[in-house]
Amino acid sequence: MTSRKVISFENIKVACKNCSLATLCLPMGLTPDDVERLDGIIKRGRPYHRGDHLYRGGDKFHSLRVITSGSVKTYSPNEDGGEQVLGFHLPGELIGLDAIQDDNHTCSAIALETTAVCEIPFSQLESLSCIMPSLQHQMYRLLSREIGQETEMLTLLGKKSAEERLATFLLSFSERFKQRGFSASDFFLSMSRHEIGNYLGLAVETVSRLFTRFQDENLLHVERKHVQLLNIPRLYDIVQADSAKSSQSRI
Amino acid sequence: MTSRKVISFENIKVACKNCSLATLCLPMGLTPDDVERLDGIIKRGRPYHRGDHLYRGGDKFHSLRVITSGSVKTYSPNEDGGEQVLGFHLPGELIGLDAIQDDNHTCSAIALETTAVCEIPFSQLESLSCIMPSLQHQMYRLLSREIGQETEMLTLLGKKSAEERLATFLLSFSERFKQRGFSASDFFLSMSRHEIGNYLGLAVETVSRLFTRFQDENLLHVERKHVQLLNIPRLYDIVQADSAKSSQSRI
DNA sequence: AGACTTTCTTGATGCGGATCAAGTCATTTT
DNA sequence: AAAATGACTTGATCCGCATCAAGAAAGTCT
Repeated sequence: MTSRKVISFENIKVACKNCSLATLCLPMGLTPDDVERLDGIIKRGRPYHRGDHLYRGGDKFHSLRVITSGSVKTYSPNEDGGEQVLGFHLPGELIGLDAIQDDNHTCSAIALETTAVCEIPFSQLESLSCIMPSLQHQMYRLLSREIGQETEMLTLLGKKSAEERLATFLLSFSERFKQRGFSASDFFLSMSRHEIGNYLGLAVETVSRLFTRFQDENLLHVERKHVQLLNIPRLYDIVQADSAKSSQSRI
Repeated sequence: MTSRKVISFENIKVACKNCSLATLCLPMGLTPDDVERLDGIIKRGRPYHRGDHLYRGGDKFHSLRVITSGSVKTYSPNEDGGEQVLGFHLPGELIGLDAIQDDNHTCSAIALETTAVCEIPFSQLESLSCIMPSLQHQMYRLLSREIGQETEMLTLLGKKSAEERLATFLLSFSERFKQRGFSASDFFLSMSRHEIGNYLGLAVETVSRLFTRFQDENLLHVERKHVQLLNIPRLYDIVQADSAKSSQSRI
């Protein structure tokens, strides 16, 4: 808020150029000078606690946000109080892209645990991207990547079996944790079974049964939120094999 | 291809400023001068015939395309020859946004009937958007809108019944035809039942049965590709009512 | 026109996963 | 520590839609 530059531990810590997430978020591919300018418009706020909303559907849109620690669930509330979980977001991931459209958030975002974010005021980002072609390019790529990811989700929800859905889900987390320097085979899921089910288009009970089944088959060990993948190749097989089976879609 | 400017009926006909689709595609919100410049980079090719590919997954990406007449199906081919239909696109709609990501098309696009398109070389569009903030803004909005639309599809595939899916599908076409100045209640669908089913995550037989059922209930009259909606409000009820029922997703 | 192919429809059957119901375990409250 | 609450699991049952099968209608080829 204040424009005076105060040297503090926090300011140093959160500068984009020192951020370990830079390769995942916007600064990717920018020159040091560019990063400096981008850094100038980014705001760091107080952390959110479990259950706090980062924004809600209908809120005025002003900033994109990059998760820097913790995790976030985005969901689209429908009329009746129900919801569709749209995604689970880890550090380095950008959320709010869907709100550019008409300056209002169309979905909601809620912290699944203690979570810190960088806020990027969109109008400033837009101005900056006008004078920084590489930033503009990066923005286009990010928006396009988001579209590609949702496309994969469409295939998952349209064609895949419950087993495949959960395997895909687990491998997605495995890969993303690995990218971030954590174990690909031993991690904690911050969301509930219910939220997983909602995301994957399955009932809670089905998710629970699948975890049990996967454990019985020695594919993983699970105890509440703690998951250890014991046979990652086999999980990839499940994702592949069943999608080969579902040739129902040949036209 | 040739750089000589030849005055021809075609050239006149297809200028952006005279295009009836301008309010649906990129020129929306641009000044006449801006439209002129945009017009300068747009290419119009020979029309595609039914079954022709506009591009295939894996093709090098160079241009976004706006449908100007006809209709196009986009789909994501999966390993085994099956496919997930991603969308059906009408005049004024922009396709190829998913390919910006890594300079390659991730999905394929095929003409469902005789179809004309404008090609917009992306690198030129990008340069232009650097010097035309309103174009840049429009691009961000379009990309964001695409994300929002896919989000709605996720809810459809994740939570809705077969009946709701088909009603949603029909109303989507009804609205889009209306926007384009055609009848909202009497139109031809250019895709097969199989393609509709694939898109909606349903078997062909289910789609066929639902058409029959809707007809029996006097919601519509259907004869092969020709659809007449007889009770649009009731179709909206179906979309709403069932989504109120499915409160399974409350967390 | 006749043969063939493809698309669509309709009926019969079966299965995957939802729903219902109850119990277990963990966490929070008092 | 006991009670209450919420998250997860497990079992029983049910239903929506996929699948299988066959026929009808439309489009294509010769």
